[in-house]
This record gives sequence, C-alpha cells and structure tokens, in this order.
Amino acid sequence: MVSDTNAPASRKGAATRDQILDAAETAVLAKGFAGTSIDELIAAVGITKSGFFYHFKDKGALAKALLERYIAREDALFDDLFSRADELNEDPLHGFLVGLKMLSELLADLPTGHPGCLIAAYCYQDRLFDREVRELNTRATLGWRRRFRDRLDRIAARYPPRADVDLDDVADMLLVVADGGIILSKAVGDTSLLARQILLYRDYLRHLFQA
Amino acid sequence: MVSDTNAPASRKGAATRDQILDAAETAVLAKGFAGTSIDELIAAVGITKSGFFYHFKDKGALAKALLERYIAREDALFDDLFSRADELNEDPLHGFLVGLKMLSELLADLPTGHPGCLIAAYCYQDRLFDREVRELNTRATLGWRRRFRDRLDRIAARYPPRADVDLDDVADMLLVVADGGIILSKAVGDTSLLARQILLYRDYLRHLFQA
DNA sequence: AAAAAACTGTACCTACGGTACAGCTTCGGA
DNA sequence: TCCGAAGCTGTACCGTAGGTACAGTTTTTT
Repeated sequence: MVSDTNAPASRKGAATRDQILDAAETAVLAKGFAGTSIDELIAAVGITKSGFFYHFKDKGALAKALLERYIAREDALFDDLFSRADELNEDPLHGFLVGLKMLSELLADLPTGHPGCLIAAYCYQDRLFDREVRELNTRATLGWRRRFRDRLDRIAARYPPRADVDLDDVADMLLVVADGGIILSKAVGDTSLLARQILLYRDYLRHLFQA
Repeated sequence: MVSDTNAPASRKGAATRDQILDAAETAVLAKGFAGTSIDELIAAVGITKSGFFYHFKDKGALAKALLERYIAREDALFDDLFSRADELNEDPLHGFLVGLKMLSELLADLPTGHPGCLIAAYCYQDRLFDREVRELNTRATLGWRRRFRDRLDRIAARYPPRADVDLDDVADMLLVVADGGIILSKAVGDTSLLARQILLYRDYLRHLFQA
C-alpha cells in the first residue's frame, strides 16, 4: 500500500500520482481546494475514482501531499538559486542582491506569470485542512524566514544596518513581497509585476545596508 | 423584488442581507468560496434557504455583493485615514508617512489579526467567478494604485526620487506588502507581523524620497 | 510463475447548489 | 384601516460531488 505521507518507491504508480498532483495543483490555484473536484482530476489524468483513492485515502491526503511537494520544490529552488549566486560573489550582500536579481529574472521569464503560491492559497482556506497541514504550512514559512535571516545576519556582520529594523521582519518581507506580488499580478493581469516588486525589495536592501 | 446588484432600499430586509454578507465574508476568508455552503450561512443568520434566495438569485450574486461591499469599505477606510493624515500635515511626504503610521497602528490594534483580504481570496479562486466579478476585482485594485500613485506624484514634485524607480510600482508595493503581510501573519500565526511590514514599507519610502 | 502493485467496476450514501412554487406575515403608505 | 409590496417559510424535487466499500482485473516486479 502506498503511504499518504511519503512518495512511493520508484514504482510505476509514482508517475500517476505525480500526474494527479500536477492536475490538482493547477486546479487548486485556480479554483480553491473545495472548488476542485476529484472527478475533474481523474478525468484530466485518465483514471477512475478507484484509482484516485488507491493513491490518496481521501481528499485531505491529497491536500497534504500537494503542500509537501510544493514546499520541497520551493526549497530546492531557493537552494539552487542562492547557492549559484554565492558562487559568483563572495560578498554576502552582493551575493544576496545577485540572487534576488536572478529570482526576478526567473519570474519575469514565466510567460503566463507565476501560477500562484500554495502557501497563500492554503492560508485563505485553512479551515478546510487539519492541524497537520496547517502546521506544515507554518513550519515551511518559518524555515524560509530562517533561511533569509541567516543571509541577512552574514550581511549585517559586514555592513551594519540601522538598529531600528528587525532582521526577521526584513527576511519576512521577501516572502511578503513575493506572495503579495503574485496576488497583485493576478489582480491586474500583469505578468511582469511580480518581478518588478522583487526588484523593489532588492532596492530596499541596498538602501538598508549601504546607506 | 430586490436587485442582485444594488442594496435594497432602507427597508428591513437590508439588515438580513447584511447579516448574510457578514456570515459569508467570515466563512469565505476561512474556507474559500466553494467551501462555504449556503446551508451554513442560513443556519448562522437564522433564516431558511428560500430566504437566502430571496436576497441573492444564486451563489454568484452573493460573491459579487460580497466583493462590492468589501471594496466600498476599503475605499472608505483609505479616504478617512489619509484625509485625517493630510489634515495633520501639509507636506505630502510627511502626510503619507503619518497615514502609513496610522494604518500600521490600526492594524496592530486588531486583537485577532486582520481577517483577510477578499481581493486576495478571490484571486486564488478566480475561476469560480464570472467575468464581471473578476473585472470588479481588477478595477478596484487599479483604483487603489491610482490613489497612492497620485500621492506619490505630489511627493515627487517636492522630493525628486531617483529616476530608476517607477512610481506605479512603488504605489503597488503598498498593496503588495498589505496582501503579503496578511498571508504571512496567517501562516506564522503572528497578528502583529502585518503592522510591522507596513512600517518597513514606510521606511522604504523615507529612504526613497529623503536620501 | 507468483506476488505485489496498480488499478477498474459497481453500488450506494450523504451533502450541497439550485429550481419551482404556493403560501404566510409584516410593515409602510394612501 | 386596508392594500400591496417586501420579506420571508415550507415542501418537494433534481443533478453533482465527495466518500465508502469491496470484489475483481491487469500490469509490474521479483
């Protein structure tokens, strides 16, 4: 039997499972979790309802798997992006600024805009999910705060910032600008808005540490 | 018969209608639109299903009325807040900074945190709504951009900013920080996070125009 | 060839959105 | 004071969706 928390081994069913998750992610970001029917997912993948319940014991297990996969992907993206930026620059401030530039360009290159942040989508529907999923959401967010906070600490050691700003808040602000930028991009139908907002955050960081 | 687009006259039914909208707003922000059942709304208000459909021809009409009311409220809030800030200060930059401080304090005083932004909630479920509702969302957002852009133009006339920042982007950033701040507040369970993010945006504005 | 994995098919249940009306009550205005 | 509109209630019914249960079948892996 396939566990509902971990991906199955390198068997064939993993491909079907991923297809279900792909269809579900797109649908959840467009219609919300409750607005996404199992019937539409199985139609998109080409399996039966029984097939769906073979992979996920209920809709809640799908929600959890979806979020777990999303978090893992974002983590991998951040790992990749900022480690590449670090290689190009040994100065921590310049490294972060380069990483943000790369992030902005990556987002600008998405032709249809960013598909959306599952963390944000789940926050606005959190009463649909159990405690476990909500905690997963919180832990991931706090993990990203720490990730960026660590970089800011390294920067602050070389470029002392003003004392009246909390570096946790500055770290949070990247996530804030990213999530808010996605929403505004969607609201006004401007696919490049998010990338420009990231650059504004980058500009703020420059001011903060180099002024 | 009551129109589904406009509020009824000053009759008694308006109170019931508002109660339905109150219950719906809370529920939609917590569970999403599709996750909110008409049955739970009528149970909360204490009417029957027929009573609900007397006020709204279908669930879509509820969605539209909900958004219209939300937009009107936010507009009124911004009108009130920044006109009061202007009275205290004739300098456009200081007036805006004071308004942002007041906004931050207002948000910090919400004991249970900000209940959520309907614009953001609708963006993440936009395929549930018809063209009309989506356009309403876009128009409101562009209206707020213009509102803040106008203030930034008046500020820029007295305090020339650097040429490489687009003032539409800076205006957008307030909405971005607000919407993103609400999400992060919810994600980490910190009711004061949003207020501090608004202050970071305020800090960025100071840097931008006074550096 | 056997066992485990990956499904299909069928049947059935409840909740929800929605439709269609007929009727009842309350309340403001002529 | 009575009339009509506003503001509901009650009943009955339909289709779709989520979910359960479980037996059977095909496909893969060992």
